[in-house]
Amino acid sequence: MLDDRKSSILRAVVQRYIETAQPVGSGAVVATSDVRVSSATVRNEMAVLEADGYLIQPHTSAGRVPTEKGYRFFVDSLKGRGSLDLSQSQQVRSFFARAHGELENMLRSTVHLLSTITDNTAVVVQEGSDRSQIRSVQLVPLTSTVTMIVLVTSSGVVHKPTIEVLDVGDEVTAAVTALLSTHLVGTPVRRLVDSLPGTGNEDVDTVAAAALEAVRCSLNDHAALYVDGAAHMAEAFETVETIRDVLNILEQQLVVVSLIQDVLDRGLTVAIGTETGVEPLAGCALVVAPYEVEGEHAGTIGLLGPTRMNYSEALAAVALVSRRLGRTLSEG
Amino acid sequence: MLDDRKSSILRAVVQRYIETAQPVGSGAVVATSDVRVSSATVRNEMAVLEADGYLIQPHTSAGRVPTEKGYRFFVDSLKGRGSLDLSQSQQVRSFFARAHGELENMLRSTVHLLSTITDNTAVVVQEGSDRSQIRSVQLVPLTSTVTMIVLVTSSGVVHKPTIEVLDVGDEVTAAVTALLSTHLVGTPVRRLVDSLPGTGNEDVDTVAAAALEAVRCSLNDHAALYVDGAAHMAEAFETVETIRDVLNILEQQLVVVSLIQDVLDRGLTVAIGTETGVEPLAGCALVVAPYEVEGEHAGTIGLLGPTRMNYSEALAAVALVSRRLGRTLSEG
DNA sequence: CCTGGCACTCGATGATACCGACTGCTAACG
DNA sequence: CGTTAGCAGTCGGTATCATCGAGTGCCAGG
Repeated sequence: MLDDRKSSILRAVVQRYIETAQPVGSGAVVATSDVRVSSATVRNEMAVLEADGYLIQPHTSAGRVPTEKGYRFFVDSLKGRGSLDLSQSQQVRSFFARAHGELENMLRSTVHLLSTITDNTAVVVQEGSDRSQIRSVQLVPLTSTVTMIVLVTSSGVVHKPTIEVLDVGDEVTAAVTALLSTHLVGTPVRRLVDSLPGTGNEDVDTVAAAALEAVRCSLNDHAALYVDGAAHMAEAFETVETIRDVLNILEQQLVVVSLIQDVLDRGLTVAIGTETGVEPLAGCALVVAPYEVEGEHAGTIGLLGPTRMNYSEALAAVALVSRRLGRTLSEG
Repeated sequence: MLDDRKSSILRAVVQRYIETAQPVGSGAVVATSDVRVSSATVRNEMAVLEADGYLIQPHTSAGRVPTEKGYRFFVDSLKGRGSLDLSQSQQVRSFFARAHGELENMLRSTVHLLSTITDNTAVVVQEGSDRSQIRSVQLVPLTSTVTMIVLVTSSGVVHKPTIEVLDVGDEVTAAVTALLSTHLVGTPVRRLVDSLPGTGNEDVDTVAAAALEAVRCSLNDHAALYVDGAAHMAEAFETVETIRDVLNILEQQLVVVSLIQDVLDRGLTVAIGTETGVEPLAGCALVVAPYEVEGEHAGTIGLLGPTRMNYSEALAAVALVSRRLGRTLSEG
C-alpha cells in the first residue's frame, strides 16, 4: 500500500507527534527520520499521505497530525517490536519476584504497577476462569433471615451471594452445606449441576435450591474490574470535558468490561479511537493483552491512554505484565 | 461576633457564590438577600467582612469571594437546617426500599446513589465493626502450598487472607478448620484469642498458629473504601492540574480513609479546604457522616466537592443516606 | 524525480483601546 | 450618627489590529 519512503515518513510523523503532541512539519520529519530527502519532497509525500487519509492538517499553515488510520498503520508496523527500558522491566521483574498472596490483592497491585510504569490508566478484567473448579462452599447465616453463601474456586475467587431464608435452624444450614459440598466441590464452575437430588427434608431442599440458584447467578456475572491511574487521564488531555467523559466511562464497569472483551473478540490488541466502539473514547486508545492461568484464559489486562500514547511501550508493558501475571498466578 | 446584618450579607455572598461561581458584588447581595439597605451600605459592611478575613477580592474592581473562614461561618450557620428537594429524598427512599443483598454490593450502590443525587464525588469507608462477631472460619487449600482462610463476620464482611503451608494433608486442614471454628466462632473480632491450645499434632498446631496470625492481620487492616463519581471532579474545577491532584488523592485509599477518620475524630462533619489537612485538597470540602449498624459505629459516608459545593444539600444527603444505610444494614 | 526558492496562509503573540462591573470615598440627608 | 446617592477610579475581559514565524503548495531548474 505505502512505499518505503511514505511509510518511513508516516512513522516519523506519528513518532514525533507522540513525543511532542504538536503538529509535525516537513522540516521536523527530515530532522528526525532516516529519509535522506529534502523537506520539499517530504511535503509532497505528506500531501499524498493526507489525501490517503493518514494525516490531517489542523489548519493550512500547520504541520500534520496523524488520523486514526495513521495511528493504525503505525501500530501495525511496530507489532511485536515493542520494548521497555531497563528500569521498567526491572520494576516488573522485582514486583513479581516479591508478589504473593491472595488473588484480589494481587490484581490490585498488578494494575497499580502497570499504571505506574507506563504513566497511563491501567485496567485488569478478571473473568471467571471456565475450567476452574469449586473448592469449597458453605452457608453462613448472617441474620435470622439472610444467609450468605461463601464459595471459593480454585483460582482463588471468592463468591459471596446472599439469599433470604425464612428462619430455619442450624441443622438445616449444616445439612445444606453438606449437600452442596458433596455435589459441587470438585466440579468445574461451567458444569454446575442443574438441580440437586431431594433429601426428603423439605426445608433443606428449598434452601438448597435457592442457594444453588444464587451460586449460579454469582458465577455467571462474575467479571471483576480493577482500575488504577485514572489521574493520568488528567495529564493526557487538555480539556476538562474530555477528562470528564473518559472518567465517566471508567466508572461504568460494565461498559469497560464489555469493551475489553469486545476488543479481544475482534482479535485486536490495540483499539484506536472509534475502533473502541465507545463514542466518548474517541480520543483514546486501548492496548490489551489476555493472561492465562494454567493454560486457560483467565482475564485481560489493558492500558488506556490518549490516541497519541506511547504504543511501543504500552504493548511491551502489557505483554510482559500479562505473561508474568499468568505465570505467577499459575504457580499459586 | 458578627451582627445580624453582616451575617446576612456574608451568608448571601456565600450562597450566591456557590450558585454562580462568580465573585459577588454589593448589587447582587441587595438583589438576593433580605437586607433592606442600599448597595453602598453593603459595600461598607463587605469591606469590614474582608478586613475580618471572611471575604477576599480577587482584584480591586471585582466582587467578593468567600475565604475558608467565610465558608466555615456559612456552614456553621446552617447546621441542621439542610434540606433535600423532593425528588432527591424520593430517590433515596426508593433506593433503600429496594435495597437488599450482600454488604459489598450494598455499599457500592449506596456510594453510587449518593454521588448521583448530589453530583459530587461520594465515598464510603467501611470499618471493621468493633463488636461484630466471627460467624464462620474455614481453610480452603488453593494449591499444594497456598491455603486461603475464609472468615465471615456478622456484619457480612468476608476476609480472605492466604497463608503458605508446606503441603499437609486434608485431615490437617480439616482439623485446623475445626480447631479455629471452636475457638473463634462467636467471639467479637476485637477480642480475638492470642493463641490456641496445643492439640498434640505438630502440623495442626503450626498451621493453626499461622492461620490465626493471618486472620489477626486481615481483621486489623480491614477498612474498605468505595468511591464513585470521581468524574464530577472534572466539572467542579477548571484547571486540569487541580483535577489531577484530587484524582491522585482519591486513588490513595489509605490517605482517604485516614483523612475521613481524622475529620471524624476532630468532631467535624465538614472539613473545608486546608481543614482537611491534605494539601492537594485545598480547593475541596469534605462532608461526612458516620453510620451505625445496631447502635455501633460501622463506617462513614462522605461527599467530596469543591469548597463552593452546595453544603446544605450535601449535609442533608449525607445525613439521610447514613441514617437509611444504617437502618437497612441493621435489618440485615 | 528531486530540490531550492518563493509567495502565501494562518495561528499565536502582543500592544492598544474600550467597556463595564464594582469599588471606595465623600457629601448630603433623615 | 448611620445611611445613601453620586461619582471618580480601578482593573479584568474583550475586541481590534499589526506583527511574527512556522509551515505549506507550487514552480522552475537541476
